[in-house]
Amino acid sequence: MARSETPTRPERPHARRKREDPPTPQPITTSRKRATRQPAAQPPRAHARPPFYDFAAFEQRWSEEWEARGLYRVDIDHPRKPYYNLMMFPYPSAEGLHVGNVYAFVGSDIHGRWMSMRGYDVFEPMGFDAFGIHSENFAIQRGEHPASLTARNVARFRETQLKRIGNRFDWSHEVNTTDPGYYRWTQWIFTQLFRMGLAVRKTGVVNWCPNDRTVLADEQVINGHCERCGALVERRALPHWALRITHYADSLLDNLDALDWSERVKAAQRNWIGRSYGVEFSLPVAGRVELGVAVFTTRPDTIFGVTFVVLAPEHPLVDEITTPERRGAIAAYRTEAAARRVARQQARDRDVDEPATPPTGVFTGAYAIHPMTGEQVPIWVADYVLMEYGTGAIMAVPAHDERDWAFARAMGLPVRFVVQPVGEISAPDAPYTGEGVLVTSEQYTGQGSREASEAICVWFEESGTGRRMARYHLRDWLISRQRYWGPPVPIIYCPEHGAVPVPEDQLPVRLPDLEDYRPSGTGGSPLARIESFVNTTCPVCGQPATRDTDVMDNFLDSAWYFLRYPSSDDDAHPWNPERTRTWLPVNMYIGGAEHSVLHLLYARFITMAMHDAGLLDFEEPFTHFRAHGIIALAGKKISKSKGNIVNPDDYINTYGADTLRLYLMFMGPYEQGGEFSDKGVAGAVRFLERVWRLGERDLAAGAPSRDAKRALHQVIRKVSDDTAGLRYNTAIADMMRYSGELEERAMFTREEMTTLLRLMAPYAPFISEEIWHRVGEHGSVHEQPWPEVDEAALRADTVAVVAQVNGKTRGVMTLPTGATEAQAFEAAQALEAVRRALRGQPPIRAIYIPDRLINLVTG
RNA sequence: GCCGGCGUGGCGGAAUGGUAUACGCGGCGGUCUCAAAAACCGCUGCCCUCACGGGCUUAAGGGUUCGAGUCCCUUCGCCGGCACCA
Repeated sequence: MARSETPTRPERPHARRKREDPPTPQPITTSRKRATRQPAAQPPRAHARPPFYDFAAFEQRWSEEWEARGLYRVDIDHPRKPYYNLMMFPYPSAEGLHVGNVYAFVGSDIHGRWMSMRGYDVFEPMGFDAFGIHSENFAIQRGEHPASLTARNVARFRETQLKRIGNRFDWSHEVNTTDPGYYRWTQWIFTQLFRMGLAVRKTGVVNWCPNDRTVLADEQVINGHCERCGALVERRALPHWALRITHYADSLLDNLDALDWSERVKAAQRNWIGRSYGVEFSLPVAGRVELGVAVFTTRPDTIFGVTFVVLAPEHPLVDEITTPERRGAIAAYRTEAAARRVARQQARDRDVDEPATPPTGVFTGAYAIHPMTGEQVPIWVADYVLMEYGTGAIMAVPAHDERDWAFARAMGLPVRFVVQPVGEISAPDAPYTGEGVLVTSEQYTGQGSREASEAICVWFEESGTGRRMARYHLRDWLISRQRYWGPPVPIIYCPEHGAVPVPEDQLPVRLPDLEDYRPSGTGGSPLARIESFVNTTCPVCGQPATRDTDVMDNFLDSAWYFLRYPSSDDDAHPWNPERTRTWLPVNMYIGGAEHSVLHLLYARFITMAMHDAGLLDFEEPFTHFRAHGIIALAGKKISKSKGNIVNPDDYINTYGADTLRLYLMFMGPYEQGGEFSDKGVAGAVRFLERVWRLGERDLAAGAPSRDAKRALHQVIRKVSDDTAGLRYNTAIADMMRYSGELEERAMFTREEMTTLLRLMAPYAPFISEEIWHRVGEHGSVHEQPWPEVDEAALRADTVAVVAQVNGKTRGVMTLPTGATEAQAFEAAQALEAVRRALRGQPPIRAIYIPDRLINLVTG
């Protein structure tokens, strides 16, 4: 949302996990890539001629008329058939809405308009994700306060851009995350999470962005870089608040199966949550039985192949077990490993393929006792084991793991094969990482990998020395930000009562109006400098206390905004229970795939937590989600840093909003995106002009002819199906084709004209309405029912049947509908081309698909 | 390496296992014009042929089928997600 790349964030079109895009060219950027200075934007490149009709006049007129009539305002309390059509609200940047936003919003609006014509009360709200570091940094650069800057950007977005693109927004439910009436509830949600034990105070190593001078969540670090500015993230120990999203790891993963979401987004979430099942157990340290090395493995079947144990360099046990004579070597290695970690990250930044460096490590001098064999195996320290994953230590099985193999080879450690591939001899000079049959594994010898894994897990459980468990890639969501432009963390620290949430009746904790709101860079936030803010009293005992001085991650703002829209005017609840029952969960959510593991994951988490708090009666906020595609220009993603921004205003001014809508949707499949070429705009102009001219012709009264009616219902069928499936490009293609067909006729009826206008209404709302009235119709075209397909009208007397010989098409015949095989056979053989292809050979077989084709096979 | 998706004219892209290249852009030719633009009409995958006609073509190779862009296998390439994940 705020952070969105394609749809809402100009500087990084998509690919949130890819560092390729240089950071926004802000002066304070310390980024690793040259901030390619580009001309701000390319001039409007008007290759096509503007339409001949006066779009500016009627687009303005209809906007006003619709607003005056409240055409898009739903009856929020008493809808007959509620349908919540949601799109990702934008972050109001200084650059303005860009064409990627318009692409996202128009595609979603077509869906909403279509559902509305099908009789639903469609709620299509819009709002602004206006808190965040981006606004704050821009404000710093301009020397202006973020509040005034944000207010101006919001006004520009709403009045000069969003209101002109032709969407059926219900502005009476606008939300703005910087409004105290909104962030009051963001803070309230935090206090609920605190009471549930889902918001916890931690001190530990965190991701620190030196450029933005704040900590970041795991999801906001892309290959070691700040998701926002691209600076290399450092590791620092800082106290912070974390939301325990990991508590919901299983639900977040398992619920995905039942959600109707774009597959690529579900796949990304599965990868990110990254669950793996295994067993965790402890290996006692020889001679120090009070100590144990906890390890996690997904392959218990390889346990008899353990020949050594490895600890991560930062592992706390290292100091305890290292023998005195090994201490020097270990200390040196730890220093070296830390340096290598940084160097490796920098190599990745330069997109240099890391040379396959030989593994490194040092022996601790200590030994661990194998829990099943009692054998002693050496304990090493090596940096191929990561402190961040699992227990920070591993049981090494060089025979059956690539990395352990490489390490054993380099260090001269023994290798013991205990799993054999079925039906073949394993190569003795390479690890075998697949499953197979166990050998030299005591009582498990002869069992298959699966069976043995299960039995070994049971052994651990029964002996009380280990337990089955799942490990996840997902980490808790760190939400403290040492910045200014966000909702303050609603916590008060009392010497006696510790961290106390601010009581509900004292919310919001208002963000004070600061003159100097720049981040300090010391790990403290700007709010810490304001004594009147910091000093307060404990809500429990009334004694002097201090406030938390951080603000919350602005992804928390957007993690619940969809709950607020229907209740935006309710001051007593974050979401009105009655309205929430009526409108939620969201029926259709359309947005960018770059939010797969950011906004979309956070929103699911908050919804689950509020469900567990008894505050919502559903677990999943979005039953249907569709990821739209990306717009490219000359083969490159549209991105501010590439200097190829396309400004939608220019196109709306020159060609009208309908033309831009049509063109954008015609570029390619909506879920795939496409190539923006403003030469292509001419096609949209010509199409709309053609329909305009059709509207100026004399319309015949009465019903269309049978053939005309069939053609009409064919286009209804095609446009209906394609609109339903978000295949807007092919729906438009068929309307273009049909309008050309009408144009060639000497005469067509009112029914045909008005039906075409109804089909076009979701796509080109202004011109459809204008022509609707010009041909003398009443009411709004947008209040008309969507045309129904008349199946009977689709049936024809004759049909084109293809004649093939041995699978090759040799001709086309016109046959009566439902012709028999004998008729088709005879007709096919009468064709000159068929006779030639048969070369006098009689067909030995015929495949007949009625009304489709006949294939004569000579054998 | 694992996971998700994709590969079709000069370009964006169409095709429930059944006439591949719809629709649009661009290009070429024509009409109109003193001329140009716009508009309108026609042609436009590749090869052979004056023509009639024929052959080939959906990244490459194989398979299933009467028939494959579509289904299956192998390989290559592109986009996206994850990644010393134990």
